[in-house]
Amino acid sequence: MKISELSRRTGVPVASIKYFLRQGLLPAGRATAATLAEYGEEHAQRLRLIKALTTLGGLSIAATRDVLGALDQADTTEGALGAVSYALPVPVAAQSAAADEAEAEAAATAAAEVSELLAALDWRAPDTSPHVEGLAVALKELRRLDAGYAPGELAAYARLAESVARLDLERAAGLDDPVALAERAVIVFAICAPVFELLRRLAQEDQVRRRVAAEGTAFGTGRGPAAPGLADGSPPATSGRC
Amino acid sequence: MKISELSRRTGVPVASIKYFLRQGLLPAGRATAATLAEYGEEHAQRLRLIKALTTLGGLSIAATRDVLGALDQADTTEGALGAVSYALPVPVAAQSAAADEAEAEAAATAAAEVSELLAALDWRAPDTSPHVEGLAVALKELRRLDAGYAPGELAAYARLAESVARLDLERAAGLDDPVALAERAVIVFAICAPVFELLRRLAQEDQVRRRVAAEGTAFGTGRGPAAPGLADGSPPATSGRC
DNA sequence: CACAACAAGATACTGCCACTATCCAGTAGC
DNA sequence: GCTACTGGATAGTGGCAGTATCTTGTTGTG
Repeated sequence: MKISELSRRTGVPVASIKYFLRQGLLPAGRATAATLAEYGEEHAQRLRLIKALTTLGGLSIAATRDVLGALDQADTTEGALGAVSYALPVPVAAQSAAADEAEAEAAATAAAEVSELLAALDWRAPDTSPHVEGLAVALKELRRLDAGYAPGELAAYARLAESVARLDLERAAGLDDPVALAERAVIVFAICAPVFELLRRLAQEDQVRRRVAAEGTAFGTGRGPAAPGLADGSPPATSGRC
Repeated sequence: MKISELSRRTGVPVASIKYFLRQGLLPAGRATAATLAEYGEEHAQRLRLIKALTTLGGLSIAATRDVLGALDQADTTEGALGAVSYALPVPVAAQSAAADEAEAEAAATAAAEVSELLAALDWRAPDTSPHVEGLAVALKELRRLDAGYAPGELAAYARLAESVARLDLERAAGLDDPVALAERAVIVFAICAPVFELLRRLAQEDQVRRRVAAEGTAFGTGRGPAAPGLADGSPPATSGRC
C-alpha cells in the first residue's frame, strides 16, 4: 500500500508518517522505484502502536524510539521486557549531584531508605536502576516538603504495587505468538500505567465522597470547615491562560 | 526577605521566580516601594510546592496554576480535594468526537463498559468526570490494539486502585492544620502517583526476574527464545538523537 | 551627597519539541 | 504528454518553559 492509504487507514496525516520515518520510529517501506515504496500491514500496526505510546502512554518521540528499539532488538521476551522497562522514561528525573552538604545527606538517607525497603520486600533490583534512583529522589523531595512517608506506609504501597505488577505480568504473558507477546508487553508496561492512574483517581473521588457523606462537612480531624489560603498573599490571578 | 534571598533559600533562579510571579503561580510580595517588595516564609513554601509539582509531579505551568488556584479558593478541605483532583491533568486526553461510525460505536461500547465497572464497584462518579471519559478512551484504544482487558481483569485492577486510594486518603487526612492539610492533599494526589509508578516498575522488574529464574529462558507459554521484530522492515536506525 | 549594587517590572529572546508545509525530482496511469 | 501523486529533503510553525536584557527606581556605604 502507498503512504496515502497507510494514512487513510490509520488516521495519521501523511506528513506525520514521514516524520516518524525520519525519526526512525517506523521502518521504511519496500522501495519499488526511486520515488515509490510499498507499505504493509505491519506498518499500519506499528503506526497504531506509535500512536498509542505517544498519546495514551504520554511518551516522547525519543522515548518511543527507544522502546520500539528495545522491542525489536531483544532476543528473548524477557530481554524485551527488561529493555522496555528501562527504555520507558522514569517519572522522576534523576537530579544532578547536590552541591549543598545537607542536601547530600538527605539524598544518602533516602537512598538507604530505598535499599532497606527493597531488602524488606525481597525485591531484587540493582542500585543503578533508574527506578531506584528516582524513588530516592522522590522520597528526599517529599521529606523536604514535610510530607514524607511514615514508616510502613511506603511498604504498604509497595505491597499493592507488587499485586498490580503480578496482574501486569499475567496480562503480558497470555499470548502464544512471541512477536505479539512482546508488543503486548510494551502496551501493558507503557500504556496501562495511565489506566491505573485513572482508576486510582476515580477511587479517590469515591473515597472523598464517602467521607463527606459519613462525617458531614468535616473531614479527617473532625474540624469545622476552613478556608485555607496564603496568609497574606492574594491568590493567583486568573485560572485560565495568562 | 528580598527576591534574591528567596532565590538563595529555595535554589530557584531569580528569573524563574519572576516568571512564576508573572504566571500567577506565586502571589506578589508586599510592595514597600515602587521597586521593592517583601517576601515571607509562605512564599518560600509555595515555591517549594511549585517546584515539587512541576519536577516531581510532572505538571505543566498551567496545570500547576490550576491546582494551586483550587487549593486557594476552596472553602472546605473536601472542596480542595475535589478541585485539586479535577485540576490535575488527566493522563489520557479526551478525544474529539469520532467522525468514523465504527469508531463512535467502539467509543459507546467502552463508555458502557466503564459505567458497568463503576456500578459493579459501587463507585459513584458523574459521567462527566474527565477520569471517566479518559478511562473510556483508553479502553477503546487498547481494544483497537488487540490488548483489551479480559472481563474481570479491569475489576481486579480497580480493587487494587481502591486500596491505594484508601492509603492516599489516610495519608491526606493525618494533619490538624487545615492549610497544611490541603497542601498535603495536593502533594498526595499529585506527587505520589509517580512514586507508586516507580514502585510498580520495580515490582515488575522483580517479577520478571523471578519468572526467568523459575523457568529458564522461556517465559509465559514455555516457548523457546524468539527474536521478534518486524517481518520485513529494518529496525529503527540509531537509538540516540537523529 | 555621590555612587555602586541591587530590586522590580516589562519585553524580548532562546532552545526544545512535535509536528506541518513547501519544494523538487521522479513515476503511474490514462 | 499530462496530471496527480510519491518519496525525500529542508525549512517553517506554534507552544512551552524558562532566560536575558533594559529601564526605572531604591538602598546604603563612604
